[in-house]
Order: sequence, then structure tokens, then C-alpha cells
Amino acid sequence: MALEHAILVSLTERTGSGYELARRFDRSIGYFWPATHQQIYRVLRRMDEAGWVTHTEVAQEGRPDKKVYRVSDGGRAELARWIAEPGEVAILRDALGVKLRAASIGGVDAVLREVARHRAEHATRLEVYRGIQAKDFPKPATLNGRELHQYLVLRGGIRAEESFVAWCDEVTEALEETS
Amino acid sequence: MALEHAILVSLTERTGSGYELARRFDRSIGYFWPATHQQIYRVLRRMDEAGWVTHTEVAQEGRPDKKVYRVSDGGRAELARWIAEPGEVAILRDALGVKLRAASIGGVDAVLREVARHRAEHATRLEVYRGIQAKDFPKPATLNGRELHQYLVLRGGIRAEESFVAWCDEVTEALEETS
DNA sequence: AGGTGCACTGCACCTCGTTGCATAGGTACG
DNA sequence: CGTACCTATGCAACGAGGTGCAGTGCACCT
Repeated sequence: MALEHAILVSLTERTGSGYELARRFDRSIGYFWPATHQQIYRVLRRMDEAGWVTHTEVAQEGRPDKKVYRVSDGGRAELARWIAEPGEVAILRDALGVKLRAASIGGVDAVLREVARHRAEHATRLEVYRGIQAKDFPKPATLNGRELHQYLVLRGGIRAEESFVAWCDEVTEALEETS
Repeated sequence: MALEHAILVSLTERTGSGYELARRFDRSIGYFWPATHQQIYRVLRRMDEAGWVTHTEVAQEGRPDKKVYRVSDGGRAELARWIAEPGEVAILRDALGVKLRAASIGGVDAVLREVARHRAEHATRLEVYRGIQAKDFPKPATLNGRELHQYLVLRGGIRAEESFVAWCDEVTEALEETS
């Protein structure tokens, strides 16, 4: 799966401990690929055994020791191999669609409330992404390399959330009309 | 999780066996909520034990016997309860985003090929959805009730795929410009 | 003095979902 | 006649991912 490779990407950009990776996933990468610390620790160990990363125990003052991970040549090779390998195309899997289909049985009003909730949440995410865009990538036309790639991923998130919000509006409008 | 409830919705629309449900999931519902037959069988049994569905063994000629499931009152109540309950907001989780972020390490060309593959796949799905829309819902303005809800779910799929295709195009354009 | 929160790693357990296989008769194709 | 696929159900095993909990020690607040 892709968690290994998401970690490899993150570690390539900057080395770090399991804990630090979990923080990073909570922020930037996790918007597109969420992961708990547990999973990260487990996968890190597996990758260590597979030789994709190496670790150094780092003693700290006032804090527990940590293991700082670094991508090895094997890890970089694996990343390159994986990128070229044809992967599964993502599918949307949203329980809101199921609820919508069940509206005739369970009540249109309850579904409308859920749609409103989801719309608000997606709108919030959209604002967060747009904030990142304005702050970190004010001039998209001048970007290249790694920054351009990060920007394009963010664009995907923005497009997805925009599309979601618009869908919620379409649903709300259509359902309120007939009620 | 929502698989139980997706099955309840499907069974409410029409009773059926596990096998039939698996077929249905392969077609309409599975576009938005994929499930293997294994999972469906297991969940059906669990729902049977919970009293959400009942089953009748039906002997067939030339074919194995089948268990036809029917939603009980308990199942309908559970569905109504679930719809009103606030659920998790869907997150996008696409390995293509991870690959894009890794482009500087693994090669922009390989990523561009993957993006092209994904674009083609999403465009195909979009065509399928648009075909369903044209065939089953030629006059959206006249819809109401269950048909309207089904139509709106389909609209969500169309919007998501459109948004995906557009993103792939944006990525391709941006990456080809700088190379 | 005591509580809360952060930093850091990890175990144990659970659910969700997939894959491979087994069984067993039926039809359809070459 | 063999092969392959369809209907129909199910077991066994595994991988992915999540939750809860545990331990340790510092910093900061009350």
C-alpha cells in the first residue's frame, strides 16, 4: 500500500522520528493521506527491516530518546519503482451517498441536516486549503520542481472540496424544492 | 460502518440473496460503495442475527439453493437511526497525490504516465455515469422521491469524476510546461 | 503540591476488507 | 469431451488501519 511510500516521500523531504512524522501527517500530508502514530511506528519498523530506511537513536534532554529515520538508497529505489508501477484508481466512498439513497425510508429532513453538516465541514477544509495556497504559493506561475508538485497536490484537494460543496448545494436545493 | 446500511438500502428497494446483492454492488451501488461477496455474506449473517433482516431459503432447479433476504422493521428503524446520526465526513485518499509529491525523486515522466492512466480511467467512469444519467434520468426537473435521490447520488459521482479529470489535466499541463 | 499537556515509543486487541480455495450442479463453446 | 464460466454459499488466513492503554519525564499553570 501507499503508506510506506507516503512516509518515504515525507522522510526524503526531511528526516524525522515516528512522532514527528505523525505530526507532519496531521498537518500537510495527512490532509490527503491520514495515518495514526501507531501505524506509522509499525510501518517504519517494517521498512527498517526491509532496508528502505535506517534509524539512529538520538538521546534528548528532558525528553524521551527518539529514533530518527533516514531514507536509504533502497528506499529511494523502491519509491521510484512504485511511482512507475500502475496503481489502483481512487474510488469515492462516501456514506453520505448511501444516506441520500435512503432518504425515502429514513426521512428527507434528517438527510438534509447531514448534508448541511458535511457541507460546512468541506467548506472549512476548503478555506484551510485556500489559506495554504495564498500563504505558501502566492505566485503559482513561477513554481517548479518539488514546490510545483506540492502545489498541484493542494490543487487537487481544493478541486475535490469545491466539487463536494457544490454537490451539497445541488442536493439541498433539489430536496428543499420538492418538500 | 456503512456497508450494513448500504445493504439495507439495497434490500429495501428489492429483496435478494447475497449473490444478487453482490451483483448489484458490482453495478449501480458499487460505483459508490464497493464490496466483495465475502463481505456481503458475512454482514448479512450478522444483520440476520441482529434482527435487521430475515431470510427465506429458496430451492431452485438447476442452481444451488439461495437465501433471499428481506428487511425487517428493526432494519428499517436502524436505517432511520443511522441516517439521523452525524457521520464521518469523507476524506480523499489517493495514492496519485503521493506519487505526485514524489515526482522530484522518482521521475516526472513516470508520474505523467500515471496521471494519464488515471485520467483515462476517470474519463471512462464519467462516460458511464453520463450514460446512466441520459438513459435513466433524461428529465431531472420532473424527478421526485426515490428517483430524485438516486439521481442526486449519481450527480455526486459525475461531479467527482469531472473534478478529477480536470485536475489531471491541470497537472499534465503544469508538468509538461516545465520539462 | 497537584493537575494538565507535550514528547516519545510501543503492546494488545478489534474491525474492515481482500484473496484464495472448496463445493456443486448448470450451461455454453469449441 | 474438455474447459470455462455462471449461480450460490462459505471457510481460513491475511493485511490494513484504528482504539485503548501504558510508561516516562519535563514544562507550565493553578
